[in-house]
Amino acid sequence: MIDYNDKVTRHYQNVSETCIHYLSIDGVIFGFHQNQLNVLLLRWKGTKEWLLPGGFIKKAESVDVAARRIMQERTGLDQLYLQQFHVFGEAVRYNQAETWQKMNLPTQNVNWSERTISLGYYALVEHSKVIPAPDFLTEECRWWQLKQIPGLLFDHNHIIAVAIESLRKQLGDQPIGHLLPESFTIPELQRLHETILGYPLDARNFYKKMMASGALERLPERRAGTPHKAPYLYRFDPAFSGRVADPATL
Amino acid sequence: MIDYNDKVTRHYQNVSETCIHYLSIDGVIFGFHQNQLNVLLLRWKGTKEWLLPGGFIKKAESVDVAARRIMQERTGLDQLYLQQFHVFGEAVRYNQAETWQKMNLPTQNVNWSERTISLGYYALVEHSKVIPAPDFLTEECRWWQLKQIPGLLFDHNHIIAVAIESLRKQLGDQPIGHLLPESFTIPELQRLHETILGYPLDARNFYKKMMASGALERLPERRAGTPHKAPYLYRFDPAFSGRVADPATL
DNA sequence: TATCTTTACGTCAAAAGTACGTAAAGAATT
DNA sequence: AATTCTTTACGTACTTTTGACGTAAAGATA
Repeated sequence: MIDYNDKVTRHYQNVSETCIHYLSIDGVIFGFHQNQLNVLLLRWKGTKEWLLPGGFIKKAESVDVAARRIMQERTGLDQLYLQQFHVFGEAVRYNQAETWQKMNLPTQNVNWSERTISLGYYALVEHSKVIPAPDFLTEECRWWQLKQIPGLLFDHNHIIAVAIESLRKQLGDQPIGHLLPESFTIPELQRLHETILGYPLDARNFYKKMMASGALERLPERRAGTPHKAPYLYRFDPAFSGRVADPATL
Repeated sequence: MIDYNDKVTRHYQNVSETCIHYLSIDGVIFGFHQNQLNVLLLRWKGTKEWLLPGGFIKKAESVDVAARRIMQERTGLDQLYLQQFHVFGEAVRYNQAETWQKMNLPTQNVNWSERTISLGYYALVEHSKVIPAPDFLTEECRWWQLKQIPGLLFDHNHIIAVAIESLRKQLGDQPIGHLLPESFTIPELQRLHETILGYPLDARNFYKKMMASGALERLPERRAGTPHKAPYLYRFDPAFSGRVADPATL
């Protein structure tokens, strides 16, 4: 444990030299699996405490690039849809003493700033393509169903809550295919929308609206192996960069 | 000039000790006057160069509090509507050498970080209530009509452009009375919306929609001294915290 | 007094949203 | 093999919202 603390201390010393102080990035990586929104979480080494993937911005690094780097490392994806959604800049965001204790960190060893301003990013990724990878300070990385997420370190539960709010808001503004595979069925897309919005939608109206949006392109194949009538596969029309109609009104 | 540079250097040294490095706040303070959007700008001492009000975050200060402090100092207002709208975090945001030169700053004297991440806030204020006040490093502070804003220092023209985009987006989500006096007429509110949106609206439909929103309360008085039929005065119903209908569809 | 502009409403048709109907496809059951 | 069940894919009809435009009253000006 002393050895580990030493490693942590050295790591933070390195970060302290190469990265910007007082500022961090926290990433809410959303996946969609079995009709549930999932978030990728990490377990802090030697503890049962979970937290969001995050990291620091190198002194000469673009903030967006840093966010992408951090998210890429945890997911193994080279392409991901990223959205900056909030700056968490309160002077006191969480109980530090309590947090260091939960993390098994001796307070005096943490050579880092007293408070941190966090830039909140969320990523929308294809669940099945992610290869969760813990980082230097964590020993487990896995998906958590949104509704089963435990009490997290720092203010990360709050950050997730704000991320979801932002995601809901953006559902109306942008095509939201990033959480699904390249090709998908309309009912699958409907489940995704329902899950994000938190209430059921009428299948007939959803279908109509998606068709009317002009954003979807029907593929010749149908989804095989379904228990009932095989649904057609669709994909977002790459040529379509406009907006998908607001699904909150479906 | 040497004395002035010395003062600047000392100021930056002080900031460097008390504030967070690499991070700044830039404020786009919007006012509405004579049917034009205005932005409050500062002129850098000893130059003809203009820039946005801005500042740094104290080490133990909430980011929102810092933004409010900075905006309050320039406007003399104790209450202002603030909205964080974007983080400008590119590694290279502007030509530094060129900028220092424009600002008459000897490069070697500027004891500050190599790059700055800027948190963009905009404020919506009542134009007539603002008492523009330059800060320590500037010698003039005044409103500029949006369309007449000159080339600014740093990437501040870009920041203003992004602020307006955000303002337009938010026009649909929130009652936007903050730029008008407490009481105003419907046509005055329409001019404001038209100015922000950049296109004319139909007065009949605008009236209908504003009434339908339920956000406005008609006062018993009418605006006196108008050249034609005296319009009623309204104010935003304080009890109404909901949304004003999307004026982009008017 | 007539005219002109502006306000404060109103009307109506088109578009969008919403509730619900139903035939065809495909599997499971009788 | 026929029936039943669920799901998809598309349709119909009603309601609400939007958007184009009409107009009388108020108040200044000609």
